[in-house]
Amino acid sequence: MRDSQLRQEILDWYDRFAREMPWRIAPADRKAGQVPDPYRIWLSEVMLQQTTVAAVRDYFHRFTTRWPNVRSLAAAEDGDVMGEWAGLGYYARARNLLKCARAVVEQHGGTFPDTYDALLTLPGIGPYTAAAIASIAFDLPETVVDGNVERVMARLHAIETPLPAAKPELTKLAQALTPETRPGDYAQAVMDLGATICTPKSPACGICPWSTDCVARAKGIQAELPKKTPKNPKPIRYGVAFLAKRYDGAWLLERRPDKGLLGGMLGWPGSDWGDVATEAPPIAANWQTVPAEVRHTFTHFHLRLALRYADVSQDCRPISGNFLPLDKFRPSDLPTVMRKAFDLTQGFLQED
DNA sequence: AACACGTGGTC
DNA sequence: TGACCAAGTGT
Repeated sequence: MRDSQLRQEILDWYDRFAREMPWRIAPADRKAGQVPDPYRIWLSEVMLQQTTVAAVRDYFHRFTTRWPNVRSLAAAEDGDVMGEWAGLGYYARARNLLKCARAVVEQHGGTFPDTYDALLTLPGIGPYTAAAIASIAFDLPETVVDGNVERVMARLHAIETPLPAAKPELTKLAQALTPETRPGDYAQAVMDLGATICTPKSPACGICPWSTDCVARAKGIQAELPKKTPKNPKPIRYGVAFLAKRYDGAWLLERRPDKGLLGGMLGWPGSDWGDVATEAPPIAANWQTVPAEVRHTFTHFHLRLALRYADVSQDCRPISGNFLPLDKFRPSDLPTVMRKAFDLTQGFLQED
């Protein structure tokens, strides 16, 4: 049976080479009866959505130190969780993380549900994450299909249909290979293979446990798969941000609305971002132009953000935002684009 | 169904 | 150096 041979090959490879991760107990180190903590699996899987392992590590450690279980996270302040997530991106994940933690506490007694379908109903848990938690935390034979699995399946079977159209076919192929035994290790093994050997560019076929099974490699087209439909070019948008510092060191910041870009995060008041930047100061002051602009690229546009700075000596009410006292302001609570604005402004102030 | 949604690393 | 890419989800 070819499928069982494939499973054997990749699980052997995983048993020998699985890397230690903060959220993972590798098979070699797993003691009898030891089971994964669904909270840690869930948290790591949400952080890993569209995000590299290297970027996640420190965030995972900070989150689990500060909130060691789902009950403590559910009880956290929104702003604290958003601040701890700052810099990791895709901030809807953090908002849904809190919603999910609170749903687990309020609707499931503080215990994660242990079926794919029940997991899928929770905020921020889609088909991938539901399958990952079900297989890794609960040892259920569900099929994870992420970017790695898509790439590995496309090459193994030489599927030349471009993504995303090929997704249903690749999902079927992945399902056909999912084993009844050790489904969690198998899921992680395929993803690890994609992340470390069957990489997007110049895959390391020479050390791949599936090299002799791989149809794309036999055809010599492995590096060209999976094919993808080309993406649209990113437009350039322009904006102005206003950084005001009060006499006592407090900075004028605003909490962005929950929907849309950087939703729920702290940010500097400013104009909308569009084809042209409009001056829209949040408080009457003697605004200075910071002689540097933030350049930042989001998923679907480039941003050029002009910066204005003002000392605010009088205690007048801002039109938008609130002064955040110095002892409550951590620059690390800012999303990266806002952090860049802060750093450039600080540099400008220190030159004077 | 296509688009919105972040960021940092890589070549 | 700019485009591509990463363990996707919500709308």
